[in-house]
Amino acid sequence: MNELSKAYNPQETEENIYKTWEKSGFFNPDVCIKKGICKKNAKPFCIVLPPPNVTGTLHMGHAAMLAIEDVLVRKARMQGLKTLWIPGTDHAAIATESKVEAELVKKEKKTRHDLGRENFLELVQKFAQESHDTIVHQLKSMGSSLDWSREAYTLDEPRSLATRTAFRRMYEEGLIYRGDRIVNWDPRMQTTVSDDEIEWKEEQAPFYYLKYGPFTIGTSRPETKFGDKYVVMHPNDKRYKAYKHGQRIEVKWIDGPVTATIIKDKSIDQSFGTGVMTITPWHDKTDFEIAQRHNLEKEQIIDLKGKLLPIANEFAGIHIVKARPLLVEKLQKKGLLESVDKTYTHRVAMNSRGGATLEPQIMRQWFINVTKEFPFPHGNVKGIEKGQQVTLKKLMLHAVKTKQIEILPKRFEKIYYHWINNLQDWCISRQIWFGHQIPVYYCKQENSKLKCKDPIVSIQQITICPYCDGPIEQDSDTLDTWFSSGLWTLSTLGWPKKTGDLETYHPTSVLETGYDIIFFWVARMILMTTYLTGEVPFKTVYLHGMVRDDQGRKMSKSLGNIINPLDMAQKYGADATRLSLLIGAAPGNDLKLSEDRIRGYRNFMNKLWNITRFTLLHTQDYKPGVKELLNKEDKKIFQEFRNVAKKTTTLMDSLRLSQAAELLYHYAWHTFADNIIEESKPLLQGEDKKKRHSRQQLLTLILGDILKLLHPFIPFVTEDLYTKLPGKKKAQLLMVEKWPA
RNA sequence: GGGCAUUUAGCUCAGCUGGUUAGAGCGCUACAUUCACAUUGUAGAGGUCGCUGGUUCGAGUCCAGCAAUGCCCACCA
Repeated sequence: MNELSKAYNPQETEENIYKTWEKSGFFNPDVCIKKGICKKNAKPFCIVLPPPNVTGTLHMGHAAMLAIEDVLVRKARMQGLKTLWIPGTDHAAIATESKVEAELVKKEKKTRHDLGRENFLELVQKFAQESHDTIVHQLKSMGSSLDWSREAYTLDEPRSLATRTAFRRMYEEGLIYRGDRIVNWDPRMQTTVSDDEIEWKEEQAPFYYLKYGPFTIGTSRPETKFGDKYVVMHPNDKRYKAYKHGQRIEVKWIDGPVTATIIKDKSIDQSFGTGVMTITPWHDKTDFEIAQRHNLEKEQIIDLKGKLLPIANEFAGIHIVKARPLLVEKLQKKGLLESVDKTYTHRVAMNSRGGATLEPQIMRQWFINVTKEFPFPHGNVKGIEKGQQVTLKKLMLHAVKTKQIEILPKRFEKIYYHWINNLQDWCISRQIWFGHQIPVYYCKQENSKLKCKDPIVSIQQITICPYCDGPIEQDSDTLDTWFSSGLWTLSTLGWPKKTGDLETYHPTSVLETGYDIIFFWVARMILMTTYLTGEVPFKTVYLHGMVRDDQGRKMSKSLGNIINPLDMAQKYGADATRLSLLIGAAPGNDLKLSEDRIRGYRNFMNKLWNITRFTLLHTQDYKPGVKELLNKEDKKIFQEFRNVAKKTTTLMDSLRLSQAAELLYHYAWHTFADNIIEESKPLLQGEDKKKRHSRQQLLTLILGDILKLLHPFIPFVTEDLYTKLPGKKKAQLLMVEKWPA
């Protein structure tokens, strides 16, 4: 027998075990088929890894995700399914670019514009590569059984092809359009930011009541009011019954008299302030919508750097923050300031990446239209016929309502519906450099008779105009990172090419990710995939919670409460770290993690180690392979264990991984070790040979199966111990042993 | 302003479709230790299952209301 040291030492073995797994090739289902691990026509099981951003390193949330997915994948593999788990990383456009630029500013006092597009991108790519290498190392350290031969990156060529193809299809269907719309503009990073990337910050700001002709209007942003010439109130407001919609009145305003037009609109809250407001359509979303409804003029007041334009006269060129008090002073002098409410609080929109205050601007951007009707091009969807009029919104709702996709926990389905019902067109263009450049070209010739007066969308890179051979210019914007990650299940399997992988593994089995990106990512994947293929991207969505510190706070650098998964794996082993993230974690619920917990599970690894050690010590004269040595009493004990094994499988099948792990933990320690082994001691040392052999077989059988059942949760220690059991050959890897229940 | 979730032992949480004396892990207390394991074992203390009312033969479990906490959504100028 192999000599086992007294205590389990994960540092000595984990790295080598991972290498052995990798070398075996069994992470790749094709190899499994070739070597007879699973049948060629076995049922497929596929998960695509939510690609970590190449912005740095993995955190505990990633580790939780990896643990859960690896459990599902390893169990499926042992059950003989054709099992595939695809690794990959995400270029994370804005996040990565802003991180690199921030470093550039800090180190060299230069912005990306100082370097130029090409040089800057080179820098970003270098950073992304380094970050990628770190991440791959970390993924392996956690024991993730990913098929590295299929690794993908959202910005590599196959994924770029998918991105451009998707863009062109949607453009041709009229689902992607370019329009002048109000967007969230980040004056610092000089780019648009999607609604979902906004972080709202509560702020106390003076609220000014200004005299506007016969009305009093309230505003917290007087500096935007220079051009205001529409005054809006609710059509039912009795106080302003005397004024008619469209009526013009002369009012004294900031720089002299203006002609104001009365507008009646139902979006006005009669109980807020005075129930009257003037509007600034260029710099406010609500105002923009009112202006759209009534076809009003819009005028830009603030430039893209946050400075006032010439309309502000003596304030032109001054930044809005500085201009505000100066303007208030002027208003006061002119007698237009009635009062100030200093207790007023409102919410300010900030960019969640970078933290600058966002200023709405009207800009030409690319959008995906989610409410436009189009004939559905696929015939393979339950409940929607080919050619039937649908919208992207409808498709997204349909997939979940018809239970083609099941979301766990269920309460997120409601949240998902609510989000979709309020969904507006998705702005997909970004004015940054790192990302998929929009595959649209503009012909510089001014031949308006040819087709090239319109934007040219091309999947292939083109250098001259295909219609007139004239010079062209590619749209300088890049796509929102979620556009390409929305294609992830498809693009990782080879779409738009008709690959065998796509045929076999799509739709994927489970999508496992954090509930915080259900809108960013899960919804977008459903949108993209159902539109492009008529298939759902996955059948089950498993949403895990956030990993927090032991007080329930978010882990963050500034709080200094970060527990790093790699440190923990180094200190207590990857297995212990994994188990600490699996037990006590229900889908959708946050998990409080402390080092103590991990230490506790490390003790369990040691227990298993010593259970095996004991069994080996007492089975030296036992010859495995002889059937039916079990006596009546031992058969009963074995039967009880079989029930535990079955229950474990049932729990895992219904994705109650925490309960399954807990059950095994409890059985191994408090039933097998505390009772069965303790009771075995006299039998193993006793004179009765038959009883001894029966016990030896019982212990070997149960321990072998415990290791199998625990393997998905704690793959390293179980793999290590399994080959040491009586009758096991070294080459026989536990990771592809048959699931025992 | 809407919505969702949580509230069970000192701490972290199980308890699925209502059914015998409410469970686990950690922590705590006492004892044990040439035994596979001190990263251990044995024994033990500790809970009016947030509050109020209801349905039921029976409720931690279902219903209503309330409270606290957390989260999400929303264009209060």
